[in-house]
Amino acid sequence: MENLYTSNALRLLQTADEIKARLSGEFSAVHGLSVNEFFLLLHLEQTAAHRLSRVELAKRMQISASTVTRMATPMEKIGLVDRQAYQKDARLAFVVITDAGLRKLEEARATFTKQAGYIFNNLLDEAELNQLSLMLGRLTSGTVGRLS
Amino acid sequence: MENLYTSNALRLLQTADEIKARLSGEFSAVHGLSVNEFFLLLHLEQTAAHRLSRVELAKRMQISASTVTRMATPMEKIGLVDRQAYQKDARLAFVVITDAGLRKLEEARATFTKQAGYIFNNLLDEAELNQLSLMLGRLTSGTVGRLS
DNA sequence: GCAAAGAACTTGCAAACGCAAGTTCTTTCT
DNA sequence: AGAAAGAACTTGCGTTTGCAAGTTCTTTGC
Repeated sequence: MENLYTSNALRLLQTADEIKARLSGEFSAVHGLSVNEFFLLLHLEQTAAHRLSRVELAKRMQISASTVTRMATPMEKIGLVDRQAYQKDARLAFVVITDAGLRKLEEARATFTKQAGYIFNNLLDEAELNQLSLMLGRLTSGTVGRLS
Repeated sequence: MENLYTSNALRLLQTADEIKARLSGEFSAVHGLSVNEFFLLLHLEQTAAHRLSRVELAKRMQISASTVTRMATPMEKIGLVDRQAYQKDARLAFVVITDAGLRKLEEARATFTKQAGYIFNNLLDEAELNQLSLMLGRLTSGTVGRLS
């Protein structure tokens, strides 16, 4: 049982690394976007108001708040996100996804889906994919910004 | 089907990020080791001769060769690995895991296993863990340095 | 209601990393 | 055999990231 825990954790991390390596080349070449920038947009899009505070975004992305600050600035400059103040609490600075950001996200998501297809294709059938999704969903059940 | 690909890839990446975040705190605190250094030792240990060239290590770890160089140097200084020349091809510089490295690896592996236990415990039963291992193994079937 | 504690954000600094160029050695081609 | 091509490694440089300290604002406790 212990061995099963270990080997699953190892394989999960290794698989993720391979997927990420695959994506990062394709993403920067095709969309001029890093994988992390893609995820930032994704997290924003999946909220009702299309916005998140920087600390909330940091928590969901498992990165530091300062990294969010430093990622958001250039993305504002090219119009993918906006900075939005919050009247109820002047400390908060929301990151809002713009329409241009949403369009870019759709383009990037297509690439993501295509690459994901290459990875899973011929290796897992539909029943297995459903099972995998179920199990991974359970592993992230306590997560705030669970992506689907 | 496309959606299944996407959601599985997303969840896999997200789960891996959470595991990695969990590990990196524990690892550096308990063993003075980064997650990547742990993986470097692990890859070396899993070879017959307990050694790999820097480019081979880079490929298996999905990092650049220069990063391997820069990781290996401090690890040599503290005696976890050694540098070994190769008579048959003077360009190669093997990274060899030392006995101290193996001992450190065992300590770190115990921590890894413990943390992996926290993650999977009560979320997946043994049959599911076997199934997950099988599927992840298939996803990394083309990988050279597959970890188990 | 005011002082202390705490939260959100930014910035300085250092560590980790990749890319591209440079060096040394090997293989290939003629 | 000798030159050109290529492989393995290192190093310079820029980018990305986290931590800790600093600033501004809000909440808590007396």
